Amino acid sequence: MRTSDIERVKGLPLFTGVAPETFRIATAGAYLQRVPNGAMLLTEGDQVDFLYVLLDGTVELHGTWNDRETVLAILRPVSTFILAAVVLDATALMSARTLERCEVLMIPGDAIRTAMRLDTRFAVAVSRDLAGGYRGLVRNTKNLKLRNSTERLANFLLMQRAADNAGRVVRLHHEKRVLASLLGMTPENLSRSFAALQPHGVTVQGPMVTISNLAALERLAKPDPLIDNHAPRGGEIIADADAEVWLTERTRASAGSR
Amino acid sequence: MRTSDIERVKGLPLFTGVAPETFRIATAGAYLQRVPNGAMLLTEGDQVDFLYVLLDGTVELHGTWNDRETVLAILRPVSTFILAAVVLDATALMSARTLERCEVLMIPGDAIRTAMRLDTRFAVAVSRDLAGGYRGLVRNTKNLKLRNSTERLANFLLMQRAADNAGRVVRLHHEKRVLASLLGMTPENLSRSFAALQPHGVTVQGPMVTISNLAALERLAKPDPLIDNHAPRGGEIIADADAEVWLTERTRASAGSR
DNA sequence: CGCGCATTTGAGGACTGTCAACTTCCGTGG
DNA sequence: CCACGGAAGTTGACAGTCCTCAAATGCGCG
Repeated sequence: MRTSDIERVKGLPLFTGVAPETFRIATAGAYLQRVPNGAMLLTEGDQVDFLYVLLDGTVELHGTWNDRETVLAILRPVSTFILAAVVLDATALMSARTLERCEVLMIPGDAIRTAMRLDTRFAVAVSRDLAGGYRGLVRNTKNLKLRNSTERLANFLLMQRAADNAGRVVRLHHEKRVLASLLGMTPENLSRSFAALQPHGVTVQGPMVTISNLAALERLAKPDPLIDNHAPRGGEIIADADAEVWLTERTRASAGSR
Repeated sequence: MRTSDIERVKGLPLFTGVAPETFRIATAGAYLQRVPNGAMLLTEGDQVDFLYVLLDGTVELHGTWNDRETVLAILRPVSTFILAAVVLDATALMSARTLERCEVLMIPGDAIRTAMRLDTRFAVAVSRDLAGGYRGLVRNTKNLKLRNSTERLANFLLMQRAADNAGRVVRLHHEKRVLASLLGMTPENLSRSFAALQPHGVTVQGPMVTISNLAALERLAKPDPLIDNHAPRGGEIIADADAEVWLTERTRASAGSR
């Protein structure tokens, strides 16, 4: 494990302010794993033996029932997952699958639970992390129950915009089918929702979404601080410049082909 | 505050195994409040200054957006709520409203946060409580996204049955309109869902629901340990006898009036 | 260049919400 | 004790939302 990776893990909310000794205990038995695209890191129902830390790549958390499947979260570095199951030493309620090649740090659950007992500050940090996760799920539930699918998409775009770069262009980091499931709809309806947003200043070209009329989109989306978390995110920022280049090349190409 | 109330609070998962001194610190500034029916204990967006412990009555947690409202949870004694906001010293994401006359213990948030810093075991207990709440919300999200409304109702009845008494009769502790919102549907559709369950051995008479064919209902509901928490609950158990009396009196009365 | 997969588009149907009328229940006041 | 009024619950008709299936299109990779 590289020193830079250690620093990134140490920078997680989960470890801020904890004693160096605690950090050493927690990460002593940890090991870094490279995982190919499409791999199942964890299946719902499995006993959870590790806390996972995503250092590179994308991971989706999903749940299944009766031959149906739904995406519950899409994770980008640096983030931890399955902390609740680790704290309770329980079985997983969600499955975890890589959406691309990933680097994942696996910390033994025992080490986490021991560190909690030894270091109050770590236990408090775990509480804060779980409290944040809890509140994220409350927001998500309100989003699902109070808004229709187009409203959810509109707010997703606004949130992504704020998290990424606050520019005119939002890049989707994953397939649209995955996004559709995350937002609680089918891929077909995601397509139609994008079309429905067009009169509100949204245009889609592949994985790039352009918001040409922010005010109009916000008028439809009605973002709410009690549902949508517009806080700028810790993770890396997708360069706006790249997006613009991608788009202009596209436009030129399609213009030429007409 | 009665001694019996103190014992009930001490019996909460949140306080099991913590030092008596910690419990004393946490509950020192607490005060018991009687609240009339329909009172708002907390409005979303408010700063949360207290951890609430419901000792008697029923409380609903709900969220609003754009003139719509949805019930997120229905609480019965003994349970705590708004712990996540207390831990983070944040504003409430949910409003709390009494559904009947209630007794609520209010513990200052400062006391909780201080107790966490002083007693690792308490911090761990808070983590476990939050982890349990988090997992409850994950279950709820899967329920919402993977099942249609009739399936949700069927599983709700099975869960209520297991939690209450595992008898043939389930008593609804609240108005059907509240249950409808909790399950993510309109009162009208809840009515229709109950009607749809009739061929599967479910009959409704006022607040009493009779499950005459458990196997048939389970065949439709397909309960899943990774979604539905069928663990027998800590709270008081509604006597089956009462339910039966209620039903037979009803039946006799309506038979006589014909 | 062509194949395979993701995405889009269209048509039809299932599920859910809205509105209105009606019934039942329950507490109030005569 | 009974009549009344209001609210909750139910039912029906209709509309909107969302899903399913099928086919077409577009795009990336070999």
